[in-house]
Amino acid sequence: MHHEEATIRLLETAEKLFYANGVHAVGMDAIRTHSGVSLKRLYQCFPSKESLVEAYLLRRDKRWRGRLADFVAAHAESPEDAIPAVFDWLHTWFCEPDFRGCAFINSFGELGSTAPGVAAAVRLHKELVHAYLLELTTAVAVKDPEELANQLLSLLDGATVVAAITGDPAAALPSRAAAVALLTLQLRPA
Amino acid sequence: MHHEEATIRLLETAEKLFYANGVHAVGMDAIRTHSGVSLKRLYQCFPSKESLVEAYLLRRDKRWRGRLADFVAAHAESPEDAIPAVFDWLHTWFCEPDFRGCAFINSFGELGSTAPGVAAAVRLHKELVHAYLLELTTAVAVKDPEELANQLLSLLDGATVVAAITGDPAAALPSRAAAVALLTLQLRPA
DNA sequence: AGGGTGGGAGAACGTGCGTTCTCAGTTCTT
DNA sequence: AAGAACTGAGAACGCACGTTCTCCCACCCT
Repeated sequence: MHHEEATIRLLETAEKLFYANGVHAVGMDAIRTHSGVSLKRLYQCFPSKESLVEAYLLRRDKRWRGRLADFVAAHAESPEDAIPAVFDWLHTWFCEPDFRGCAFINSFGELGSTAPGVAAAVRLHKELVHAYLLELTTAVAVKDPEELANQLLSLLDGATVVAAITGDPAAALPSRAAAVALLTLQLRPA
Repeated sequence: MHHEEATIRLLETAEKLFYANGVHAVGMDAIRTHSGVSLKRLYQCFPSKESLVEAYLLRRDKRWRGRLADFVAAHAESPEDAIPAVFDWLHTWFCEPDFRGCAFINSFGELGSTAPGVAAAVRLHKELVHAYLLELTTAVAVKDPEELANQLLSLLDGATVVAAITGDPAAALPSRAAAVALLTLQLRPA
């Protein structure tokens, strides 16, 4: 098995186990067992657990934002449609059987105060999501794209948290309605 | 030292340390050292760490909701004022130097998948906050108090998460504006 | 072909932590 | 006043986990 293939299998295993169970509930032995990569190779690819966690978060960030952007691009016919489409995608995400909330919020709560690299990865992810939302709000003629993007980010994170805790994917719906209301309010001020 | 005094000191110490550092970063020895309560008595009061964590969460829930409700009652002159007051209180909370996000969201990310009692305490807290917000939205003549309460809950949790991750208390402001906009929209539909 | 290099499996090590035990000292009871 | 029960301080135990080491096997180069 090559170094690169081992790295990929480790990252896939890490994402599955860390996301499903939390970081500190998953030992390096579990990563080894589920990935089929030996411990020696594991530590060649990632010199510590923390570095594996950081790599897992960076990879998940790319994939998560990619899935969101792809869905929105495929389902939104106009810039105005893009914003509700974000929350439609949230809803489909919440409905996935292994949904367990936002990996970044969970990791931040678990490790944010002890692992600076993890905290930085979480901040980076939220900044990139914010930048994406700002793209969407800038594409429509609203008065204050920055404020609307901030509001959408809060709605997005809030819906994710509520859905994770209650276990109810319908938590996306009120946030979607709120997003649409805030958007139309900025488009056609009362 | 009496049993009750020990319990109180343990809970105060647990709240301070668990909230600041996360649960699994704080050992029972740290609780003992900072509280001045012996390990023997500690285990008389709380038979396990998990029970201490649950008691900490239940106590924090009562205090947190109490502080919120007191602030709102003191600062809102009309039912319409209550909803923005919720977010004003959020802002003052975010500005506290030891603010580190929502204890319940953090604990859920850390322990939700392994400690059912913790997950239940978190769910209970969110239900009670939701019930409080529903009280507020029912007190004003809106079309759909339930949906507005759900939206406020998402905005509240979202703002808390964003403030914790970015470290910027100003995350409360866009959510406050969004809450006001959604409220007025339901009061005077366009 | 054969010695050396690298890899896999898993044992071993050190540490940290939850929990319990030991052992004096102290207080309460009669 | 004397014995019993309780208490605090901290050692001890068991376990889990991150990390490293050992051993043996397979492959590679000349």
